[in-house]
Amino acid sequence: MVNEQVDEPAIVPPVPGADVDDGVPPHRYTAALANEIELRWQDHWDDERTFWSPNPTGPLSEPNGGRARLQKLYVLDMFPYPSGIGLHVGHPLGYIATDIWARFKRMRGFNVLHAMGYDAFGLPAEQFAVQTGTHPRITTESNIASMKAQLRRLGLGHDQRRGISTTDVGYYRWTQWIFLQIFNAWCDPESGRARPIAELEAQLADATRPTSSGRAWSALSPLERRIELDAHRLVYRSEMPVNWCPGLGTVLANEEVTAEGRSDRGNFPVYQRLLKQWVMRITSFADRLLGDLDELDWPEPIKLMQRNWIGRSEGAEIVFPVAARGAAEASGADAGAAGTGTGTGTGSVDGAPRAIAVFTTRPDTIFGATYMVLAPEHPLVDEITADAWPPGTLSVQRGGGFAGSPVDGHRTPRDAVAAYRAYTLGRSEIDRQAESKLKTGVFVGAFATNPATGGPIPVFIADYVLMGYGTGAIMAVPGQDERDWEFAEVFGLPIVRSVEPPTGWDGAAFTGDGPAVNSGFLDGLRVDAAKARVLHWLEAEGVGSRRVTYKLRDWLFSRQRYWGEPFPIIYDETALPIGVPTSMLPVELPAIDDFMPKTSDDPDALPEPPLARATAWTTVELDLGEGDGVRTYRRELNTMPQWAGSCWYYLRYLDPDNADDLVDPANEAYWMVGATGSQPDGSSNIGGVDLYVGGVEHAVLHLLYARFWHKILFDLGHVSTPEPFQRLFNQGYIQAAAFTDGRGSYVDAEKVVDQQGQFLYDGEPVNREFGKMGKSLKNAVAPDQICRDYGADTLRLYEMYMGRLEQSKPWNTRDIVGVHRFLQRVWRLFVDEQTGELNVGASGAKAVDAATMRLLHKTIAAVTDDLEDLRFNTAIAKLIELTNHLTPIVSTVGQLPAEVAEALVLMLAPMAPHFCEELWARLGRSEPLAFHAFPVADPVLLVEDLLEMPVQVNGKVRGQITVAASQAGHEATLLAAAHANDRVAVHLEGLVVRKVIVVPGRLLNIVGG
RNA sequence: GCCCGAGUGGUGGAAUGGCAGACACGGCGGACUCAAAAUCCGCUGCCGCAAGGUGUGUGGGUUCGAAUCCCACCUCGGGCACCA
Repeated sequence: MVNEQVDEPAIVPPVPGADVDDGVPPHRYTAALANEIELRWQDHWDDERTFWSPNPTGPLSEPNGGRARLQKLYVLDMFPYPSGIGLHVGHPLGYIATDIWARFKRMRGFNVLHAMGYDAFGLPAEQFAVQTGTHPRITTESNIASMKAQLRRLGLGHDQRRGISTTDVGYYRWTQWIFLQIFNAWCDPESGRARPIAELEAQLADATRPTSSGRAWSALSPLERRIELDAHRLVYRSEMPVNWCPGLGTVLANEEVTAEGRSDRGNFPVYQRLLKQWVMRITSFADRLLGDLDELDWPEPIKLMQRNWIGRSEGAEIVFPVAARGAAEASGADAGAAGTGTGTGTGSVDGAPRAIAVFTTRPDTIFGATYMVLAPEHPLVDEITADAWPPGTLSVQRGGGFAGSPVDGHRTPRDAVAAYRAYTLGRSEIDRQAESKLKTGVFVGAFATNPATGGPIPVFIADYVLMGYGTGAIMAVPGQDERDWEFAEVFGLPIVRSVEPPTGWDGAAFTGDGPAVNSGFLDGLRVDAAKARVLHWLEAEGVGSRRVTYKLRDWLFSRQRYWGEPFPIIYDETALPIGVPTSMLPVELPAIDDFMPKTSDDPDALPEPPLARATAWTTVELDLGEGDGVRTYRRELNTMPQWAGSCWYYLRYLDPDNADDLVDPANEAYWMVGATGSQPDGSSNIGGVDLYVGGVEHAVLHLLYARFWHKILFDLGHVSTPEPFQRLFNQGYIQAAAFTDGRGSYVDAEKVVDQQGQFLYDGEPVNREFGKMGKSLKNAVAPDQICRDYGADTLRLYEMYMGRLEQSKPWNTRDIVGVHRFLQRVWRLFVDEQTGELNVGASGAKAVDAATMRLLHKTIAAVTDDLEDLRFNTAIAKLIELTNHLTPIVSTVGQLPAEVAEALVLMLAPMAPHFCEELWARLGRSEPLAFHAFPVADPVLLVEDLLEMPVQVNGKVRGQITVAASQAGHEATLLAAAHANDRVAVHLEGLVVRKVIVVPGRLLNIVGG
């Protein structure tokens, strides 16, 4: 059903008199007439280039500047994946809203940029191609074509010149260019800003910055210099534990893995594997990505989700000395079992004392740290793991506690560590989560020294400590940490409370505030004071310092898929990466026959980039122009993730054909810089897109990545605002009833009939539920079908009338007739249904009664406010009220007054543009409706002469009084009127009035007893 | 488990401290019609013949006055989930 999206509705030309037989007046606003009007105006808008918004400069500018002399407004939608299934009515909800707002703002005198592109690279497009066995470029292009047709049918006023697709070579050339900017940049720790890597090289060369080895730059070989620079780049290769998804044949970013440990796309299991992958250094920008959220006009829940994802924690890094291998045995002779041991835990056999740095947010609890835990893959583990168990080590500490391990543990710590590492790596994320309640780990046979107590504490490895966070090691304080408490119980480790729990506390770990105990010089201090004191002490002792840590990890950027942007990276014989010179861009994606990803059920399968099969492409002869002449290079075979193209498309809309630049600086500045008065309160803002509308599902993925790229471009001087999206609005979902049969499978919702509340499918009862509209629930409704049955204007109105834009609400085809009838009533006000003649009086010919004029201007004021704030549902309701007021007047007077008619058309135009263009033309107006000024309310007419006010007695409404507006706040007058009202007087009888509350114009409340 | 968001007639929803239910769907009644449809007019939270009472998930509180603010709880939706 939803695959029929390319079907154009049948156009039935209006033949006067043709409908007489079935009783429909020939000039009624029917679906057929709506379709005829809509297709005609859509052609007209294209022919007239109505929605081409001029740039200040370049090919999209106009000779005299045109509307580019006006104040700009940049309205943006989250662009769609051209998925191939076609649109359902839920998709265009946000597009209709932005179109209405853009049209409204055009009428308010702005030069509005509104365009629509396609996010066509990535897994969804590729998987559709895989399913159909067709090359992704072919399916992508045909999907875009049909989606464009579907959207055009809705009358969206986009500037068609600017609608890029991320798969256009002319577009991804610049995606690659941005990649190179990132590759050729580093983050200067002093300023926290991205700088060209050449600046780092200069600093290293003149020794204003030391090299990582401390050796002089001049003493380094060319190869060593490249390695040094590569280690600082904002995009770099790293051997790290990554999310490997054999079912998709690719690695994934943390953001693309669900809480259940499955792929966001396709729901395949994800495994942790140590692989060399490309990573973007987003963590260097964590603080700015967090801090700048405060400047943005975004929904608070979205800001909160980004804050949580970035996960800033303030605390301390503390160094615990630890014995290297050998020393444990030396002191272990009298050590006893781990946890009660008396080993010194210091010193080392090879003469170099080891130290384990931990990160903690609770340095105040250090006296309660009774053991340490390292992540299993922590690099120090091998160095400190003992050869033999200290006497008295419990079997559970020897590794007797995890699956597949001998009950009484392993013979040596090395065996136990090896077995435990194998165990943790062998499990998928799903297994890990399922078992997360059970603490596992092994003792490494070594002891560290608690710098506060000076006592030895045993060192464990356990998978509840993550290598990727903090330092990959913790001091365990079971008394104040629930996880540490659980672990201590399993492993028989001592628990020392260092914060006094409240009296009557019967819980385990106490994480709240309280006085320090068993903590030496901290005793008696509350948590905050104890933290301050211990930090001071740690810094004085040189064993710790303040530290801020983030949950955010660097962004895994490479994918082993075909349908993505190739990296503009080549390798020479050193196997170190070299950026392709920007003059040699684009690096085109080679056409290959077998683009299928190598997928597998086997978690041990290795990623195989499909581009490796493009054998003619994988090596290339190039002269990089650096004096080396033509040489042979190997190409990078990974492609970029889905998110790359969507990180900057809003910039390309600004200057889509620019071959010399990402975007012309003048055009960029015009559209992006925050204009004075652009905020609702009239102030200026930090700039960026003025309104960005999209679903909440991109809260941390797209929106975080795009902000990250934008900040790099800002630092490097390519854009002029620190943030891309000034104002964000999340539209709700359209939900729809879905029906399940007796076996629990979904049935086609379209074929379900409602018989007195009983839902039947094929005569069998089915259960109703509500969910997101889509193919899987078999409840999708195609916009084409609604356009055919009612017209696009009716669909637009209905989607906006359903409720608030930000709320999710259920689709109900039955309700559409309401707004359709509204349009019919408006049409009938203007056009005689029998003759087709215009029914509007000449301007000024008919006097408009005072009540109508007041209602008209109240409506103008209210609709203006509603449209401004995206409250389209109530704006439409007010236009319906105005129409309902006019209907009986017109049927008695016979004609609609011209000034009312024009105002009504103009107010409705943003919502029902084709309908209003048609009426506007029939009113004899030839100037374009799209740029006609929106009506302005006359303040004089907003003031009522007489006011109806409710009268309350003891808070209950007892009657209504009518008073002159000038008297609306005058207590004595109001009271007199209240007493004169019979219904109120009854309740005032015998009442001793204690208090009178007057809300001028709103209410009178008489309180007494 | 923690953090957000939302609970209002038969239905979608309005009202963000001041007349609860705007507007629409559905329902009921009337006009027009031979009739039906369409259209137009009226009624429609619940209880009650009425006067009146009652009512915004539940229970409490603040206030002259609470759907709206505060506290506790319940239900649904979303996010995060061993992040030290």
